[in-house]
Amino acid sequence: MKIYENDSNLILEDVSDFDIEDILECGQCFHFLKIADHEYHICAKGRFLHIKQECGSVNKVIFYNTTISDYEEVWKDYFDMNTDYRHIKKMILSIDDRLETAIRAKAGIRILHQDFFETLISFIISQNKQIPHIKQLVHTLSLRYGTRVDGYDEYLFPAVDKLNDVSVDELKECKVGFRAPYIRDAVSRVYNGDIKEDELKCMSVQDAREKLMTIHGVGEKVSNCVLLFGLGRMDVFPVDVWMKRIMEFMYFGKDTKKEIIESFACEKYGEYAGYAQQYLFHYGRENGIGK
DNA sequence: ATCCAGGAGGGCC
DNA sequence: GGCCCTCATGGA
Repeated sequence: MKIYENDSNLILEDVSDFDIEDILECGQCFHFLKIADHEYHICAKGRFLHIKQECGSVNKVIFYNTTISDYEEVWKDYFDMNTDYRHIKKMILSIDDRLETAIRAKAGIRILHQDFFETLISFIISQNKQIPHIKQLVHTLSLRYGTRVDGYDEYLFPAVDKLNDVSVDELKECKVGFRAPYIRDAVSRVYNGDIKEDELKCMSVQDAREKLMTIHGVGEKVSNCVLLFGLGRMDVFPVDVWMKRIMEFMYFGKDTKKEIIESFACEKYGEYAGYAQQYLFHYGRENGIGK
């Protein structure tokens, strides 16, 4: 991979296992806007990024108004560029080569290392909602309580202390519905230090999950998404309605409890469970498996 | 119109 | 522990 600055932009060339559309549209994040094919505005980690990919003979990714040090400090980790996805794919296929179709179809997926707090709130919102609605609500919260991006009509996700000033009634005005008290509890617990990102990162996965589930409105599935997308725990396997259908189709052939599916997948895929889950989720959803 | 969505809480047994 | 109902909102 080549990396260089050009006219205040940052360019990556010969990027392997990277497709900005696969990465953003696979359901792991909700705070982005599609400008054109393979061109997006992303709000993440308290920053804004205008990014474009040109999939010609050279796989070229343009980070607009970005320096190498911005990349090293923020985006390199965000896009999980320290992980060798060729190796990840090889290991998953050695466990079950039936994932080859899914991996080939979505070869450019990467698991984003997202901001913990935004991930927590976003996946509390996600319950019993479709992805476009989740994006809409994250946008509403950001528009009302977040910081405007200089020069763009985009708003960063609000910081903890900002959301801590927002009441349940005000949250309901944002149309989050019955999730308003859930969000309120999550914000309070993070704000008062009862829920600490650093502490969760030092805990075992089981302990961290139990701690997260003490938040009102955070159950098995939401906590697993927070662990995977917001805390970098790749050995978890969130099971939602889609993954349930996909896994039943692939492995069980009958109605099976989510807990059974989750423990089965974690044992089968081990440290690669989170990656396997994302390939399967994106591929299965686009192909309507089980519907 | 009726059903369902990247679920979880609460009541009941 | 398991089962069933409910929760607010919007799109198909």
